[in-house]
Amino acid sequence: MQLSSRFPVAVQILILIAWTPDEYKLTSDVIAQSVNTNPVLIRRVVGYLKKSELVLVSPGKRGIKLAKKPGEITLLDVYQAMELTEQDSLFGLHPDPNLKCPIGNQINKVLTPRFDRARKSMEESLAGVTIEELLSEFPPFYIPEGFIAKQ
Amino acid sequence: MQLSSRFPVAVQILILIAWTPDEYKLTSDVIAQSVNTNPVLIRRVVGYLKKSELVLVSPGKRGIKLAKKPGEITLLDVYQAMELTEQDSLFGLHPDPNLKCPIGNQINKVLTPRFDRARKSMEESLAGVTIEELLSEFPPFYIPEGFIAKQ
DNA sequence: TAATGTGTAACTGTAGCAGTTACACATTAT
DNA sequence: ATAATGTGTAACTGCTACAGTTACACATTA
Repeated sequence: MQLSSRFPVAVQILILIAWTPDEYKLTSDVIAQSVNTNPVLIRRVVGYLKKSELVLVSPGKRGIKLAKKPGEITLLDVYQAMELTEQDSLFGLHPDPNLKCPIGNQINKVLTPRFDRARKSMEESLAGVTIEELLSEFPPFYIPEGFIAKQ
Repeated sequence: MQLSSRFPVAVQILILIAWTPDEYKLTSDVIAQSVNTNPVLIRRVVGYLKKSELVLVSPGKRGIKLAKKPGEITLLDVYQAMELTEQDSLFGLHPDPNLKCPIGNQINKVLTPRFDRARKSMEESLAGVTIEELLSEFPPFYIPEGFIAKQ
């Protein structure tokens, strides 16, 4: 099983915003072209990012901006902004083991701290990477095929 | 989104086998009662464990045994035995970004090593926990309600 | 007031999983 | 031998999450 592709899409969106000079205004249509998907899907992901206060965007107004500096946004921020459904779990637990069995009775209590540690290890790794760092691996801004609309 | 519950079920199965003395023979029916699910589901999970050479089981023969000592089986072994579908990925990548976009063009190449590092952090954490360690948190073996069939 | 863009609801199609039934096959007890 | 028991699988149902899409309300701007 694999985590949703919303996470990488969200990262790409943030990089795209950080990469594009302020005088250009990114719309969900333009971003959708870069991600190669639907503008509505972009708006959904941007909606999550907005809820986590990572981007600035408002209805009717063209242009999506970062709410923080690229160096202040980590992959963990983005990850957590996306994972609204899984409440801090990553690994599932078996919902209802047989409590009459000595093993089933305690299994979740025993597994939870181990699973939490594993999840935290992953999160710490993600927290060590910023959008700024990722951005540095891309070329400077230029307009490729005109799919960045100037305002 | 949440990873499959096969992982915690597999761990519970292994603990159950390690916990039960050798003179008792565990069947998928008995295990299913502990996990509170269906024997077929147990056999499916056991099938994955068998493929990864963590358990010994053969058609017609009653009894499921560990293929290694409890101290030699880590949560990572179990995790990897379950995650057959996600080939080493954990996080998905966007399948086809727009290659004409300077960002979409390199996004997967830039993200992959970061995602891999995060996954490895998690895996190293899982690798530090053995079935033996988990077993030590449970009481010694006893027959609770007769759902362990003596042979 | 028309054009443009955001924000959402609703729907379709797809994929993976839990759970179940059914049955082939191997082993063991009688 | 043969019946009983258990493993190994295929096939099916129902559920859930997601990507993708259409449609439309609403805000902003020219």
